[in-house]
Amino acid sequence: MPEPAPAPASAPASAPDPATPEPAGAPGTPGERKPRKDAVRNRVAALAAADTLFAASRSPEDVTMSDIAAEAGVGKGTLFRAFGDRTGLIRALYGTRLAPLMEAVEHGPPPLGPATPPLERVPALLDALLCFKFDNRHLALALEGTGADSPYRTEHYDRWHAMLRDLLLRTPAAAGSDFTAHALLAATRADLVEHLAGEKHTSRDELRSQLADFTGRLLGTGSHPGTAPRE
Amino acid sequence: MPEPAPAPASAPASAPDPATPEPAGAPGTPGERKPRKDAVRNRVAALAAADTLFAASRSPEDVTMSDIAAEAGVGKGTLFRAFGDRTGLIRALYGTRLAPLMEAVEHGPPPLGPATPPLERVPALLDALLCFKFDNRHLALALEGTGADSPYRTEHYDRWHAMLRDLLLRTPAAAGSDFTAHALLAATRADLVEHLAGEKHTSRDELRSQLADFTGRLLGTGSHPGTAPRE
DNA sequence: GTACGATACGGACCAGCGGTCCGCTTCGAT
DNA sequence: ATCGAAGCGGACCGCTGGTCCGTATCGTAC
Repeated sequence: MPEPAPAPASAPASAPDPATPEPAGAPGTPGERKPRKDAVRNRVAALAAADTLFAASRSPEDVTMSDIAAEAGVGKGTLFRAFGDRTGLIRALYGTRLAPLMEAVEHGPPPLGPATPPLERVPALLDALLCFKFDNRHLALALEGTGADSPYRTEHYDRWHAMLRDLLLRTPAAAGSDFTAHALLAATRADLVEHLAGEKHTSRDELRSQLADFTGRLLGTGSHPGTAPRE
Repeated sequence: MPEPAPAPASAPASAPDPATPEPAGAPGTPGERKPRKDAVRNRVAALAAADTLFAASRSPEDVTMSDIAAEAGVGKGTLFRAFGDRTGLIRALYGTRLAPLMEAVEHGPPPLGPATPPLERVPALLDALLCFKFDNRHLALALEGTGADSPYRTEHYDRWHAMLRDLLLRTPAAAGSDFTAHALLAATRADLVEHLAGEKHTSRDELRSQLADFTGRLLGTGSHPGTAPRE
């Protein structure tokens, strides 16, 4: 079993990478003006501050925009200019953190990359996603708590869903792939992870093994009597 | 297949039943004082008003406490006196609506009642729950959107989870029942239902059949080749 | 029917949130 | 060195959930 994430747990990281300044377009698009240096610096500072505060807070809801602005050493207006609104900031932050995983999934080597056969890739993807959600609970929680049906309004969700659905279609149990994909993703919802990890003190590896067992049973894999991980 | 709910869809109901006045205790508890008549009346009015407004609103978030108070014809203070806070009101409302189903599940006849064998009861419970969430999306959405990991802080969730877990334990695929129960419940999350029903225009029966298929596959039931519902 | 304590009412009120605005500063191309 | 434009930041706004307390209503004892 691979180790998709060594468990950074909560590392705010001094500088969350230069972060593509959102409206950048492909290099060569002439209509795009490159953002000013201080704008980029502030943007990065804001993301780092937000990450820190979310990680430190008990609930994402009690991190206010003013808090973030203060922590980042910028004005509140700057935050809203850079990200539009609170949701925009959280999305940007989440996206930044998720980027490496997305890269590994879309262009990397097996078992996450596209070259992996479906029956192997589906569990790998879910495991990786679970690890990410576990290690970045504070962010995922913040993101999923932004609006009404917030999780499903994310661009990322559609990507994951489409990928899973397509993979499932190339699988013995292809019927109902669309819903199945949704259901599998629902099993990695941030608040569920938080509930199990935080409230009921389930360890990271227990969680992974349980999810693996679950997907295995769905796919027809994994139910090897004898190898079955104990409850 | 049973019809656990004929699809009231959104019926505010002129009077959502006398609603047990919360602090009632068993009749005979002497320390409990019975609430005043007007208090009960207002409580009912508030629940009805809230139901109406949530049903009418596009998102639960834009129904304010003042709105509810106005609709119910009472003062805002009364609302908070009766329910503590916004979450309390929503929980009370949700509980009221859910009560009949809970009754049918805990003391009713098969296929929902306790006399049903596990392999048959699990799908029945999930189907009933899905129907409830579908028909009361506005409420479920409001409830699940109240706090950080709100769905898991409900007393009802624990009941459902415990029931499902115990049933699964008496099933061939007993391993990991705890997580499996969580995962199955996650597949009926209100915002997922709303996403599929509202955004992607999935019909009630499609949803039911998809969920049934999903649980069937998990339980080893239902995968009868030939009977498999098409995608 | 009346009197009276307890209970509930209700809307003015408050603190704190996300979000806006605009005079002033800073950047960077010329 | 100059100057237009881009960015800054914190005072400010509307609105929300939640509190408070003088007043009206209930239910009981007589």
